[in-house]
Amino acid sequence: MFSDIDPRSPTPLYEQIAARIRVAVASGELAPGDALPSVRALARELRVNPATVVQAYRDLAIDGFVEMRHGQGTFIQEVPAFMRDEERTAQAQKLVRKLLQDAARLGLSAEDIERAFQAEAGVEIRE
Amino acid sequence: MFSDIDPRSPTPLYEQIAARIRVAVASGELAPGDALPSVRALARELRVNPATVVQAYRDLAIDGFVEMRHGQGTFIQEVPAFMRDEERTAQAQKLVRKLLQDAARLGLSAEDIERAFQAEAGVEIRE
DNA sequence: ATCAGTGTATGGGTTAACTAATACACTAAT
DNA sequence: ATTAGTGTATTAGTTAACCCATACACTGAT
Repeated sequence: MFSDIDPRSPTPLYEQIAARIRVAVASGELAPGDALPSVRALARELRVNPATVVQAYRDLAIDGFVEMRHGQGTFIQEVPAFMRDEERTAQAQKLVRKLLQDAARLGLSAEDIERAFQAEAGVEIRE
Repeated sequence: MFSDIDPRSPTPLYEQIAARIRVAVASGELAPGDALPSVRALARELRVNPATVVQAYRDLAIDGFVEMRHGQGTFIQEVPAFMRDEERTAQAQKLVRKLLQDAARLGLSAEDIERAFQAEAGVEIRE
């Protein structure tokens, strides 16, 4: 599950770990209620400091993907807890607003962005 | 021209400066042969250290957008038309990639983003 | 109560990015 | 030669990110 974690990568370890778990949740590989490896167990497996795993888990907890229960473990959250439609819409809008703002600052048109979006979205992998 | 440079932005000052000029060149807002503000002049205008402007100008010089002439100034280079398009595309793609990355981080799909984009820009995305 | 498991909190070391400060060197006009 | 403009080079301070080390606190089974 965590075989591709690479300490030499420019992207931080904790981010790699979190990203891997996000994907696992999104793809259903991890179901709500499932327990993640304990902080120490995963740290040992990856030959990494426990605090690094904590940082990954905490990020996931902040975003609502998992819940950390003191003394018990870390568990995948129920989807409805963070996936309510209105919230998704609001968050998406926030991101897009920021994008358009940045684009405007650079003098890029909405059309430029649209093309880029098509190109990127086209690269997406279907399963 | 440099009114949107923001010291509090997470993206570095020199990068903001360079990005703004890249697009200005790509869009023809700045023509080949045009002189950029001198390192000191721009630094003063932006209330920034000259070395910061230098870093921006140097990046542009490395990529062939400008030429720095010792004792004379910094000037816009001739950039082939196709390169200009590529540059605009590259900048747009950079922004969109970041957007999609943030979206994935929150568990948002490309579809969520597409909807938000349509709502904001009134532009249709086709696949 | 104890123990072995879990997450939590705090502080420190290392490194890299960013920005600044200062002195240097070239150019062109006088 | 001087001067006022230009870019260049080197060094250093500041900040933030990243990862680690260590001690703390909770939970559930014994």
